[in-house]
Amino acid sequence: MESTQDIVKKISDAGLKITPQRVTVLQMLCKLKNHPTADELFAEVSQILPGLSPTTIYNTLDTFVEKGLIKRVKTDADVMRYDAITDHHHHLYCAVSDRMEDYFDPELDRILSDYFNKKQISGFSVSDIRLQLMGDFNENNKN
Amino acid sequence: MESTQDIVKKISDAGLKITPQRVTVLQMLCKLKNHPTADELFAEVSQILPGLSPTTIYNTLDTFVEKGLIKRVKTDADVMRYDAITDHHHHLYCAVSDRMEDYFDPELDRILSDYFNKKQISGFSVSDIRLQLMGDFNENNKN
DNA sequence: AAGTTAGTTTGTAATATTTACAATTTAGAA
DNA sequence: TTCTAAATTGTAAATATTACAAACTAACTT
Repeated sequence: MESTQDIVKKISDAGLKITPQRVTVLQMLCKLKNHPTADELFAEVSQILPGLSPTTIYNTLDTFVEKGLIKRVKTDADVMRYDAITDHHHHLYCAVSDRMEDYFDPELDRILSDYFNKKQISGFSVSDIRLQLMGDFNENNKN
Repeated sequence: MESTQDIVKKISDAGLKITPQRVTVLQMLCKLKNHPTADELFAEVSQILPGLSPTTIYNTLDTFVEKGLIKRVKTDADVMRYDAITDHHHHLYCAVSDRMEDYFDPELDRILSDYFNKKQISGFSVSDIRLQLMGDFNENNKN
């Protein structure tokens, strides 16, 4: 769990001013594990900060992405989603339920980076490897 | 290169009626290597079929995806893209130029499927493995 | 502590993308 | 050729996102 102080430090370290909007958005993004959309974040953060403008959500998310505090994620299904976890990880995704979860696998990461260190792709230099594992969540794993 | 007859057969085999719109859309999608958006396809196909409705593009693409003739692709940047290549492949993607290319690597596919055959993810059953290789296209590889 | 200013938020409006739906047309079977 | 289900069209609406100017505020300076 990230304390408010950690959140504040992150934003500050990125060279951004500390505002209630930014702190709350980042905190919410860390708390919600379901890769929320801008709209979902707007709904959640609005409860804490009434009068929040949707534009602020978009601005804030864009700024955070730019500074590397969060990541954009897209599925094949719908709108943009956001992810506060910037540690290297992959995604499990079920197209039927449109549900997405994080997947960490250092062993796999090692295999992949070894592989692409050996194998050069002509005309392209790889900086990041992202997997999307398509499939089904078994019914007994609803968060 | 896919002949018109191949295209027609594909559509027909999917249990769909043959229409100029469908044939032209699928043909264009096979021809364009840049994972076009619905909008780009509308522009291209309109030149061949004036009077085409944007709605038809969306309908047609949805139907094709449903029947497995094409795939949806999303990058972290913008709108939905479409891909006529349904053979198993991955994507090279540069966020700066928003350029995307296909990447085929059977050796890698073997490694990955071996890996996930051994390693079970609890609560999730994998049906497809998609990689997005982020990075930069070297300047001398513009199609 | 108050003043200053660049950076941030807000609200409105515009744009872009996608979907809904009813009317018209057409492919392909009978 | 006729018929019917399926496909296409066009309009309009819903949704997602961006532009932009005005108002506000964090945090630096004095």
